[in-house]
Amino acid sequence: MTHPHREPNSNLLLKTLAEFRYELRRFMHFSESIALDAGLQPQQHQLLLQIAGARDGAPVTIAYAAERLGLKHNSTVELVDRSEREGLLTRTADPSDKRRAILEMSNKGRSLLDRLASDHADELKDRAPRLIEALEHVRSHAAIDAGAEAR
Amino acid sequence: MTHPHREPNSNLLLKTLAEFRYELRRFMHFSESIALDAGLQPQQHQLLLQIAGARDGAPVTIAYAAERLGLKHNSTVELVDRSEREGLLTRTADPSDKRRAILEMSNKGRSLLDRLASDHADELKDRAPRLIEALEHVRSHAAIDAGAEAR
DNA sequence: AAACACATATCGTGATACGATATATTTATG
DNA sequence: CATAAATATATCGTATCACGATATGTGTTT
Repeated sequence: MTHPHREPNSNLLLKTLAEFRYELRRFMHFSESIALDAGLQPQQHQLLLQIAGARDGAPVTIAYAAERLGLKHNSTVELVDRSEREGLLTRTADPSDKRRAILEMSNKGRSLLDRLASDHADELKDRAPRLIEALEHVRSHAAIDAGAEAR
Repeated sequence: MTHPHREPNSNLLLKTLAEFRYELRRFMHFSESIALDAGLQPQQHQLLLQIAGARDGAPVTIAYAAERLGLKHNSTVELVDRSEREGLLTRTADPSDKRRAILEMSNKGRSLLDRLASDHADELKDRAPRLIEALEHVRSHAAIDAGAEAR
């Protein structure tokens, strides 16, 4: 019942998923490479991006950054430690709640990030179509598959 | 020239990039979580997916897997070591070129992967729209920004 | 047959994310 | 208002994993 002959449907889904992940990896690899070339660890780049991309006026705390990066609090503390040590950002205790640490980008961080953002924009102009196409494929096969397998 | 007042355009790009990466992280986190729940390291899952998703008949070698996963050869060898040890796949020397190792999924690997693929399909039915939207946003801002900054 | 190229394998190292735990501050409760 | 509970960040030891450098085995070229 699960294996009619050679499960061509399931294979199609696996192929589209594999292709999607491959495209994702390629994008990630590009992103990590240019971050490293700019002198940033990829995670530092992501941290700066989430600081810069926060809603206007919203204070960026360790907990906020952790949630946006999908990290545990302590891992984020360590990432912030390294980034602060390298002058990419500042950490100041929130006056209204001294438990909190507010993270703000330094000029150095800002200028590194700006350049990376611009490069990402260029690259995504090329890459987005393939990513979107891969996603659409997965989506359509997902629908077929979910219907067929009854979950 | 680079900082008119508070560079609202650049901020918009940074926000869309941040949002895109956040959506990506969420998807990755989902994927990694269910892989671990199924008893697979996330990278083992990716390896199995690339084996299963290869063009029909195309032999999957270490080098092929490395390219698809964005890893160095030696890292891939280690990943394959672990996966083979756990019975997820088999490695056999290619008879026609004994330098090559051909990777094939075991039944155990196949059934774990099938289940994960189905779960990914379900999840992506929900998540793809937001990912695509984030990508489209980046793309449109990318165009604006690339035009404005002259690169 | 020797030299070279190619594919995989081995080994030592370093970076980083984590769990468990500790400290500081704020909020809730009697 | 004092003490307990909750919240936010920080510290420390550990494990994993990807890597560079190097080695081995196989194929190709001359």
